[in-house]
Amino acid sequence: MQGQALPGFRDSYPEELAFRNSIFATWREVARRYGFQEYDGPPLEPLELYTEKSGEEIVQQLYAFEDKGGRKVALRPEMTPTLARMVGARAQALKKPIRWFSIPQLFRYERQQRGRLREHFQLNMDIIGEAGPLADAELIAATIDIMRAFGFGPTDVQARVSDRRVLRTLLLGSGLTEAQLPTAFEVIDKSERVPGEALAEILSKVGIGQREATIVFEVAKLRSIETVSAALAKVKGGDEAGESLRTVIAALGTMGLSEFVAVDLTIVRGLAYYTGIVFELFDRGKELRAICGGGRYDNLIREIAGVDLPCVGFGMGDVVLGELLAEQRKRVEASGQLDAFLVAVGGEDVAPVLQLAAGLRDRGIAVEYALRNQPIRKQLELAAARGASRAVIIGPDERKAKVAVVRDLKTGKQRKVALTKVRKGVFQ
RNA sequence: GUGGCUGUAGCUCAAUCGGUUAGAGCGCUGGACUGUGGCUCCAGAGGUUGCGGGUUCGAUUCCCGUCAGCCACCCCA
Repeated sequence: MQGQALPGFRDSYPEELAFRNSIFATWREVARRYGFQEYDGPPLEPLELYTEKSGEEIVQQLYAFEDKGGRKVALRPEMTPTLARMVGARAQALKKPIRWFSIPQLFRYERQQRGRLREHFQLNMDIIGEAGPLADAELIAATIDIMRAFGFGPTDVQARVSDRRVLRTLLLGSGLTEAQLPTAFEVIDKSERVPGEALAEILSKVGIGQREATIVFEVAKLRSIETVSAALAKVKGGDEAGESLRTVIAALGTMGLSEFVAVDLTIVRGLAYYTGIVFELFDRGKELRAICGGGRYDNLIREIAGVDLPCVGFGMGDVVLGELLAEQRKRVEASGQLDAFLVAVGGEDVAPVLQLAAGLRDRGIAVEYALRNQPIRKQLELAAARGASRAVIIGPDERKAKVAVVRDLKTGKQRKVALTKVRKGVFQ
């Protein structure tokens, strides 16, 4: 075997591409329902676009190199900085709130494993220019509606919602210092996967004592808006900090999506630029990685483009989603697109078939025919394998009678149809 | 980037203790079937056993390296 795609990159055979396209089609359909407009940007960007604002996490795994002009460039690992630049450049002219979506191919240089390649496609939906929590709720609702459009219900997937402001306020209120916050975030993020002892050790290393550590673990266990609110009520500025989260949860409830939504403060998200609500969507079995993740990033556009615009957005990749769809056997069949397969009985029927094919194709009808002389049975076999809905058979008898035999390949029923009708694409 | 496990036909897998020409099912091609597909039967094509080296009379099998995949870290789109 020679010649393989690079590690973490995929060759997409027709069946797989049809599957991916069906995912894209659903994404676009739901985005349309929510009033979003599609945009795109370059797959290759200046390295600085990522090194400055996205945080170390992303920079470590950039696909970066120098181009022939000596410019330091990187394949885009995420779409948000590009979006921030584009919006920033026309910030004055665009009517707010801006609702844009894109389906970029993104790249990261990291060791691949299941659900995680070096390249993937990701739906990005962002609302820009609206600081109110209904924008956050709108996007969380969109992620849920996308999953519903794929046939998933509340027993299949769940959105877990948190707010960094809530986490901050609770932790600072419990006596942690600003400097200890990143470590506390890290521990909360890992609290479901890493044993408590190891976590306690991490905390003690940055000087977080027994009492504060206990509070950190308690915060990580909060799982409802009521318990979060109760905890917030005990600290300074707590009510105010929890307002967004309360509004988001209430709005999603009003939309009838409560079953899909849970408050979960262990959702932290790695990217440095998130400032408020953050959320992720998981399969209920938690077998796979997050299906989608996003949040509010109110400062990014100012930092990149110097324009003050609050934003909230999410990304949903095609890899984990695709695995979930395949696992649930909801894979869309790659059905043949052929309207008709033309069958020439003998060699002298080939010319009429070519003529008919050309005419039908001019009318936008998808047809195929055998490219060499073959027995009828072979031709019908090919027609069936192609998923053609019908075969149009032309032989000496048919030509004499100025008809064609139209055979329904699903039922096996066939009838004679006048050639004048068949030429117009009328098969019955 | 670190560690563990695994690599045999397009796919799923088999091959005794290290033994001769590496097999099967599915798929693909052709035939039985000369104007009617799906079923059945027959045949064929398809392999550097991931790659390179070592041990051995002999390696798919044992050893080393390397590459790739999976898993766990790291980290998370």
